[in-house]
Amino acid sequence: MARAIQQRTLKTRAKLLDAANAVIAENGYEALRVEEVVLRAGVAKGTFFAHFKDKDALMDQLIGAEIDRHLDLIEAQDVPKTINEMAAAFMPLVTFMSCERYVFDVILRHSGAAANAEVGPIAMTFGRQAEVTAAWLADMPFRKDISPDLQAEGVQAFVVQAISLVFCALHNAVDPKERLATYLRAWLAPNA
Amino acid sequence: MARAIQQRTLKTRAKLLDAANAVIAENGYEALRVEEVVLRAGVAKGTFFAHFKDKDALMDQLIGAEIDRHLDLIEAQDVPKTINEMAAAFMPLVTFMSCERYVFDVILRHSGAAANAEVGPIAMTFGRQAEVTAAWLADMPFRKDISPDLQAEGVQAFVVQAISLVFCALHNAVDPKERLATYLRAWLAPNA
Amino acid sequence: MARAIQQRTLKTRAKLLDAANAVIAENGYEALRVEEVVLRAGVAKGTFFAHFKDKDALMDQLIGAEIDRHLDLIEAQDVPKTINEMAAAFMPLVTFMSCERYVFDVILRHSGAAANAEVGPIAMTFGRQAEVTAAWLADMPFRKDISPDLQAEGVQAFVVQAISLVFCALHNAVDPKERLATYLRAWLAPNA
Amino acid sequence: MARAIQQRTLKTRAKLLDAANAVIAENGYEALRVEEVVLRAGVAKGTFFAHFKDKDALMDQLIGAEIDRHLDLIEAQDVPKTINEMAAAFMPLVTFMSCERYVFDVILRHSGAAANAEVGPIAMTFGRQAEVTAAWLADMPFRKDISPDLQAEGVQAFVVQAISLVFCALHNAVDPKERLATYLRAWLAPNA
DNA sequence: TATGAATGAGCGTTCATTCAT
DNA sequence: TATGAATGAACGCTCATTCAT
Repeated sequence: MARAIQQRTLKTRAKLLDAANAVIAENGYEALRVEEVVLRAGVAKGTFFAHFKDKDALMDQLIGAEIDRHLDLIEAQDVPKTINEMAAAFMPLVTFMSCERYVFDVILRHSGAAANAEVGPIAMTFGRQAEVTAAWLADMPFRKDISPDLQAEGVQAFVVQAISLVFCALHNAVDPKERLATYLRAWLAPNA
Repeated sequence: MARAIQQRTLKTRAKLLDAANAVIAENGYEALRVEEVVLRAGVAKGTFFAHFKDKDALMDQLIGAEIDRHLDLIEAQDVPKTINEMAAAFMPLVTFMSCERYVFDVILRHSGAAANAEVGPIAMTFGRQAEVTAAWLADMPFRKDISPDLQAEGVQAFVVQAISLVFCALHNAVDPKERLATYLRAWLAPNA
Repeated sequence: MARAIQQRTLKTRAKLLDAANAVIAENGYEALRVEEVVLRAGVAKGTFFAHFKDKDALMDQLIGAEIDRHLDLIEAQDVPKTINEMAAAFMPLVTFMSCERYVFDVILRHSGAAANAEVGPIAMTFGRQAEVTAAWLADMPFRKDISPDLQAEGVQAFVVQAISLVFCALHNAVDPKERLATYLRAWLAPNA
Repeated sequence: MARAIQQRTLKTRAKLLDAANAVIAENGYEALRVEEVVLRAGVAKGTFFAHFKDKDALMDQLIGAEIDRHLDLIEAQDVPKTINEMAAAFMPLVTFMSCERYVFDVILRHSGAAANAEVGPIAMTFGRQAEVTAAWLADMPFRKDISPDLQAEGVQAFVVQAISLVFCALHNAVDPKERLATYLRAWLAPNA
C-alpha cells in the first residue's frame, strides 16, 4: 500500500519536473512560471507546493540535476592528464553555470545552505565536484605540498571566478576557458 | 542659481543616504524598503528614483562606500610582511562582506558591471582592492612566476571563496581567517 | 495639489465601488470576485488593496451603503403611527438584509467591531438605525416605562430575530413581516 | 460482527472528538484545523469525513454538546423566581456563547437548520432552551398577554442581543449580565 | 526636482474536501 | 471503513517602479 502511494507521488513529481524542463527548454530558466508548470503538468497549484517548498526549491532540484548530469559526464571521461585537459573537462559545466545570469545567481544562492538539514541538490553538487576534482588530483603529478582536497577547493574558487568574469563587463572579452586554464596553471603548477 | 539647485539636490541625496543608513543600522541591508527610506527622509517615493536609478543603485552606493571605508583602513596600515598578516589585514573586509547573505549577493552581482560606462561603486572597489593587493605583492618576496596582477586576481578569488564558506552549512565550522590564510599560503607561497 | 490628488483617489475608489456594484447587480454579493472587480474597474489589483484592507472591507462599504440607503428612505417617510406601520417601514431593510445568507453573515460579522477605531460602515448603520427608531419612539404613544433608547435596542433585537427566522428551516414558513409585527406589538405595546 | 464494527466506528469517532477537544483546549475553536485533529487522533484525513459531513458538522457537535452541558446545569438549578435570577441563570451559557466571535457565528449559523430533517445539535439546543424558558415562564407570575412560547422567543432574541453587545466596540463597556437583566425586565415585566 | 497614487505580474497560501486505492 | 495525495479557486500580498501633475 505504501509503495503504491509512493508511486503516485513519484509520478506526480515526475510530471512536474518534466513540465518544468519542457518550459525551460523553450524559454530558459528565468522565464519559468509556476503557473505554466502546473498547467503543463496537469496538476493543481496546491500540488506544486506540496512537492516543492517554493519555486526556488524547484530550481534547486532542476539546476542541481543538470549539474549532476555534467558531473556524470565528467566522471565518465578519462582522467585529464594536463591542466589544459582539466580546464577543458570543466568547460561544459562552466558553460551551463553561466548560461543565464539567473542560473548563476540561483547556484550561488544555494551553494551554501543555512543549516545542515537544508543542504539541497546544488549544495550537494559542490561537494561532489570537490570530490571528483580531488580524486583526479590525487592521481596527478601536480602539487604535492598541499592536499588534493585543498587543491580541489582552489579549483572551485577559480571555476567560480571564471564564471563571474563571464558576467563582468571589464573582462567578458576574455575566453573563459583560457582564463580558467591560466588560473589552474598558476594554482596547480606553480613555478612550472 | 545652478549652485542653489545643486545644494538642494545634494541635501536631499544626503537625507536619503542618512535615512537608508539608519534603516540598515536597525534592521540590516536585506530588510531595507524604499518605502521606509523615503518615509524617514521625509521625501516622496518618486524623489528617491530621481536620485537613484533603482534600489540596487542605492545598495551599490552604500555597500561600496562601506567597502571603501575598509580599504581606507587597509591602506592606512603598514604593508603586511607575511601572508598571515595579509589575511589578517583583509579580515575586517571579509567580515563585512559576509555580514549578510544578501550583502554578499549584492557584492557578487555588482563585482562585474554591465558595461564599462556603468562601473559602479562596488565594481570600483574590486578594482581598487586588486590594485592595493598587487602593489603589496610587487613589494613582497613571493611568487615571481606570475604577475602581481594575476596573483591579486587569485587573492580575490580566495577571498570570495572564504566568504562563501561562511554561508556554507557543510563548512561553517571553519574559521574564515584561518581558511583564508591557508588559501593565500597555498596560492602565494607554493612549495614553501 | 493635495486636493487634485485626493480627487484622483476618490475617482479610483468610485471606479472600484461602481464596478463592484455592477458585479453584484449581475451575480449577487457572494459571487463577487476581487479579480473581476479590478478587471471591470480597469485598475490594478494592488490598487484594490490600497483602497480596501481586504474583500471584507469592500463588502462592509457596499452593504453598509445599501443599509444607509434604506435608512434614508425610512427617514424620508412619515413617522409610523402604528406598530404595523413601523414593522412595514422596516420591511425593505429586512428584505435586503435577508436577500442572501452571505449578506446576513457579513452584516452579523460587522455589526460589532473589535475596537472603536475599527467601527465600520455596517456597525455605524446599527447605531443609526437605533437612533432613527429611538426618535420615532420618542414621539409615539407606546411604552413610557422604559427609555426610547432601550425600546430601540429591543426593536433591533427583534429585527435580527425576524431575519434569522428567514434562514431557519423550522420557521421559514412564517411571514417575516407578520412575525416582526408580532414581536414589536409584544415589545412596544404589552398588555395592549 | 455488526456490533464489532460499530464499536470500532464509535472508537474512531471518540478519538476524533477527543482530539478536537484537545486542540480547542489549546488554541480555541477558530484555530481548529482538520489536519491537526486527524494528526492527534492518529487517523487519516479521509476518515474524518467518513465520520463528519464537514468541519462544520464537527463544530455543530462540539458546540452543541457544550451548550447542552450548560442547559443541564441550568435545569439542575432551582427555577428562578425573579428576572434577575433568570438572567443570572443564563449567564454561564451567555459567557460560553461569547467566548469567541467564531463560536457565536457558528451558533447563529446553526440556530436555524437548512431543513427539518437536518436539525443539528445546536439547533436542538435552541429548541431546548426555548422549552426550558417557556416552562419557567409558565410557572412565573409575569406577562399573561402573550404566550410563554412567544415570551421564550423574546428571551432568546435578547440573549443573542446581549451577546452581540459583547462583540460591539460601541457597547462593550456594558456588563452583559446587567444588560440582559434590563432587557428581560423590560420584556417580561413591562410597566413593573 | 518633487509628489504619491497607481501599477502589475506572479508568488505563496489556504485548507476543507474529494476520490482512487 | 480507512487512507492520504491531490484538488482548486481565490485571496492576499509584495514592493520596486512609473508617470501624470
